[in-house]
Amino acid sequence: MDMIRSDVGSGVMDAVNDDVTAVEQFIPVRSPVARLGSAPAVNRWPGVHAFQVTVYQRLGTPAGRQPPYAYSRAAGKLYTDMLVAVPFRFSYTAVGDPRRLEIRAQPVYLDAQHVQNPVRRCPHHQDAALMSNVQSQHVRHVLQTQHARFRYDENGDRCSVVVPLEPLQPATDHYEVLYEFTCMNTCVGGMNRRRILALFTLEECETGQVLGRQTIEVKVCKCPHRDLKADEKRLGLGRIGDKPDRKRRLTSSPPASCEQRLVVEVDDEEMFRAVTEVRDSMRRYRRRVNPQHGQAPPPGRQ
Amino acid sequence: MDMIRSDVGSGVMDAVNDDVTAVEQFIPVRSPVARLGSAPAVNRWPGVHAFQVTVYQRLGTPAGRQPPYAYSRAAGKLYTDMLVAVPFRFSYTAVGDPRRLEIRAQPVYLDAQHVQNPVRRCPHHQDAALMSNVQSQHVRHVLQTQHARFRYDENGDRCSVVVPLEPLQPATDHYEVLYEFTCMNTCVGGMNRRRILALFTLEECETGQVLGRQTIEVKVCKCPHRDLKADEKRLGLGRIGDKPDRKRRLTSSPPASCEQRLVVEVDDEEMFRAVTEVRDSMRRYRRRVNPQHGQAPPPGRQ
DNA sequence: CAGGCATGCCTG
DNA sequence: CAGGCATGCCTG
Ligand SMILES: [Zn+2]
Ligand SMILES: [Zn+2]
Repeated sequence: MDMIRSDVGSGVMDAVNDDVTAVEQFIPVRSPVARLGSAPAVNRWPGVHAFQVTVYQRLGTPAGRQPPYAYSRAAGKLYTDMLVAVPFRFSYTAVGDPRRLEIRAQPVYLDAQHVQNPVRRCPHHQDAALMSNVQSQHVRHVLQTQHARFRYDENGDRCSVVVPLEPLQPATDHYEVLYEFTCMNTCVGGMNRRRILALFTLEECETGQVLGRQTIEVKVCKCPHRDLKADEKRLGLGRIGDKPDRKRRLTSSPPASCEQRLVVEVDDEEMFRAVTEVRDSMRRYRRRVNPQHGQAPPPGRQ
Repeated sequence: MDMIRSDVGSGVMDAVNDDVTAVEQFIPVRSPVARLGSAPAVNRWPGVHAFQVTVYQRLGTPAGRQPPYAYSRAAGKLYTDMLVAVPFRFSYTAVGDPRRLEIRAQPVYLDAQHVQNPVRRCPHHQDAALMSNVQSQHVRHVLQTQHARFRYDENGDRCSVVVPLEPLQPATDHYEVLYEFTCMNTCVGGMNRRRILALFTLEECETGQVLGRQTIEVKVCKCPHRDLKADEKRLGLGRIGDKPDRKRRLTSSPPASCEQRLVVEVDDEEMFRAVTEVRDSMRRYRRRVNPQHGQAPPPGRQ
């Protein structure tokens, strides 16, 4: 018999903090790696080109069935199943030659204590993608695009994907790009139930200078419509800017209730969009910087 | 800009059947790998040495708190959290010099349609174990031991761990070995909610001949006591040896009730395996291409 | 697709 | 540790 002797046993062998990725687990707090993974700015900022983004909500599909994603305009939050092509629509003004600009998209953790960690794909879905003989180029990317032209970036572990701006199609006021998410928010060893933002930056190709920045919270889950409704319910008739009163955990943007509200009158759709965008942006920002206003730190429910 | 052109997009890129491991997913039905993963016998058989196994249930711990595992003798089912050292107790008679025998332990899928797949550790916990600088020897093993002497085997992907028999301690009638499980039954990309058995074989060191065989069903979960109670409740006042009769899903393996079923007669074990492989493969294929086909074997609750 | 369960994990 | 929620997924 060729046994191994051991007085220690293997008890301690892999006690792991399941709050985080196996990788994150072993990055010393102030190591160079941690520095690499510094947090990108996420404040919304239309900039001189009035850069905006929203999710296009397809009305009923042919078969009358709901699309596998749902968007809450009030909360600025997308709910989608994974591997679903979701149409994002960008708007911008006065860009001159659009070809000098591009849009970078990347997932970012929403909560302050995770925002400095790059959003990594979970080991299971990486494996699955690798096995499925497809190009292994994007395997590590949680946020991918189905756009015709694209470029995947991996700055350290901070993955992003870039698409070029194009001249708008005639008679359109937006530029549509399909993105899909390749992990669930719940993926163990990946996002691990942490909330994320999709961060979009309008950048100058040559210099990389950021000319505008927008975000949309994303929840990648199996029942987008259920979860959207659940969030709305949870938020009850929450007052504007009020904190969600979850008994457990969770954030989400409180939709406005209709009585006793301060309102801003707008003139048309476009204006409505712009205004709500700003409002929602502010709401989110507040929730982020003000602990009172929402979530607590680590994982938790979303 | 260094964009890539693609008319295809990445939509199909990693559509994956989440029913199974990424690895299992891409094993051609009749590949050598699939053959390697043939199913071990699991029928209980005390043999000439009256080989038996049970789980020792420690009474209340010092602090009066429950141990992180629970054992249902009636169901022959262990409920345990992962990474918990569970005391298994073996009994046997008339072995002569015990040093000529050893006990092999391995996890095996309980359900017929998975039994031929080796139980693999999930990618997340493999990663976690690798990162935690510990010996990488056991990283792939779901079933590990804390016994002083041990030997890890990887026959293809069929992992097992062997401990030598020893002379019984004076005044004892059992041989206690601590085992621990390093993945949850729910681990995605691993057991993936499939039920497992811990299979113990009493073997002759020299020849490898099996002299006895016992099994205990194991559920590795976060709330062993809750889940044990839930099973008992589900079973009503369950008969001995009965397994949980869930209203939802769970076992599958239709016991040979040959009434009104189309059956394919086969001649032997090997043929049985080959045929079920093909059938299951077809079921999976149909579910993939035809969402209607919700039914069929795979995971299920336990 | 709605209803509902199983189960990891968060809250007291 | 008990209570209970969130969420993937199974059943009609
Ligand atoms: Zn994933
Ligand atoms: Zn695992």
